[in-house]
Amino acid sequence: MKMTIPESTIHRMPQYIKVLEYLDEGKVLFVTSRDFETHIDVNPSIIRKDLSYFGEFGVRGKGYSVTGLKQELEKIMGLTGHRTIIIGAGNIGKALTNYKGFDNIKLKINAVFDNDERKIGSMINTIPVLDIKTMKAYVESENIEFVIMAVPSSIADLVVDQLIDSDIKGIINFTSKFLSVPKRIKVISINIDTKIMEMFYFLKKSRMK
Amino acid sequence: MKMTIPESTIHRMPQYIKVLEYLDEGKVLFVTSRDFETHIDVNPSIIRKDLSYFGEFGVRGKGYSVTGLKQELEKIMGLTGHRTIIIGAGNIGKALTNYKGFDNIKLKINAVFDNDERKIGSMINTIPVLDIKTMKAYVESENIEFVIMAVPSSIADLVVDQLIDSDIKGIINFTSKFLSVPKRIKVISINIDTKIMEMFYFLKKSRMK
DNA sequence: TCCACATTGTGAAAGAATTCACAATGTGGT
DNA sequence: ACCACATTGTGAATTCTTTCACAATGTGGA
Ligand SMILES: NC(=O)c1ccc[n+]([C@@H]2O[C@H](COP(=O)([O-])OP(=O)(O)OC[C@H]3O[C@@H](n4cnc5c(N)ncnc54)[C@H](O)[C@@H]3O)[C@@H](O)[C@H]2O)c1
Ligand SMILES: NC(=O)c1ccc[n+]([C@@H]2O[C@H](COP(=O)([O-])OP(=O)(O)OC[C@H]3O[C@@H](n4cnc5c(N)ncnc54)[C@H](O)[C@@H]3O)[C@@H](O)[C@H]2O)c1
Repeated sequence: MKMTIPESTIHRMPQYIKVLEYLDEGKVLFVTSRDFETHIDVNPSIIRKDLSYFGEFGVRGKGYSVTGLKQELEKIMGLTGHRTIIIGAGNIGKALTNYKGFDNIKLKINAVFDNDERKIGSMINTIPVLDIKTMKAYVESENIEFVIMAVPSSIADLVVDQLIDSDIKGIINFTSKFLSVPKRIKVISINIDTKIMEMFYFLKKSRMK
Repeated sequence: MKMTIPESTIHRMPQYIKVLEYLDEGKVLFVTSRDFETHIDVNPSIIRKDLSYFGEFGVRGKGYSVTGLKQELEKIMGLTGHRTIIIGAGNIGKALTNYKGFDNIKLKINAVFDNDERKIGSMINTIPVLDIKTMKAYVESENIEFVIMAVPSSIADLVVDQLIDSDIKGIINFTSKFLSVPKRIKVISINIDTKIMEMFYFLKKSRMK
């Protein structure tokens, strides 16, 4: 049990949590690795292998306790209540700020930052839009560990420079730029455009046959 | 050159296109596989291997023509002008509908569908919000190949049933549900929540050391 | 025209992830 | 208390992906 944990395992863990949440809502008490196949596109032995990196959570002959495993996985993934800020009060920034579902992953959006005079000082729901100039100080005083970046892609590097200067640990990146950052900062990119291009490729292939 | 193309290659192809667009804007004429390392997190030989699945596009000793390669890759990925509809005129649906950048990937959003009486009949920018009841007919008459689904996760299966009934080929899925569809339909999921949970894990790890 | 050089394209090697297959073990019915 | 059964946890086998390393080849300067 002293192996390094594969990247792909980390990608799947949150999906397992989602499935367990869903089953829990449906009052399901036990789940087997085979049952997961209905809810997620992975083979049962991959689930068992993934879990084995972290411990033994199952009961042989029976499966896994839904609430028990959910709690374990939440602990493993560090789902302990996080706060963040959003940079860019545009289309995506507003959509995220208005989103109610972040409660489920215990995420609180503290503030949104922008450089547009017309937006600064306003509120999105109950969340204030603040001046980007005050971001560094805010991040430090409020101990923000990671940010969500939703500014135009052309501005990405500019914002990243400011973030490198602060002691942020992570960036969720909605821009289509590759961010060059020191390795103490973890970048996770959500790239809608490239996902849609993948779809184009599959459409083309399906037309061909 | 008759091998099957790895999934991971398909994930990277759109990223190469993005880099080439960026270089092209900067009037760069030639690019080597090594140059890509500045803009994307992959090793040069992977780029060469990826491209080799589709043909030979480089000039030995020189590199790749930026505009030439861009055009080739756009052709390979089927970037030929697509139309789509968005299902759900909520936070994400509106953000996508308002997004100008889809021009770059030659994507046109034809219409948005919703079941909320207050939204049906209105416009988002120049794009009409139509009644979900008319979706199937619309998809067929307008020959829509894929849809973008941005309804509440609890409604996902309901909408999927209607889509299976139509002759849609693909779904870009923003809900957190795993969609069970016949294999003629390609599902590509963009799961913001699970990406953020991955970030939590890395934050936890970085706190530990 | 020739040659030193740079970089591609690609088999072969190395490394990583998935799947198999089964011993280990708890379950639940009798 | 026992046993037939189900399912876990995990080494070993397999498959998939990345990286290496170099022959092939076009470039550009002398
Ligand atoms: N909206 C989408 O559906 C969508 C789809 C794919 C990709 N994206 C990407 O997401 C990012 C955001 O897209 P969007 O549509 O929300 O953009 P947007 O233009 O609607 O919003 C950008 C916001 O950033 C603010 N901003 C600009 N410069 C700033 C600065 N220096 N400091 C702080 N704030 C600044 C602007 O005032 C604006 O409020 C872009 O990189 C885009 O490519 C968006
Ligand atoms: N907004 C975000 O930042 C965000 C983040 C992560 C995940 N998501 C996911 O994206 C999806 C959409 O989120 P959102 O925030 O845009 O939701 P939302 O509630 O703002 O919008 C959903 C829209 O769907 C419409 N709708 C409801 N039932 C419908 C039906 N039967 N047919 C047609 N339309 C129907 C609603 O009227 C509403 O306009 C959800 O699954 C959510 O979990 C959103």
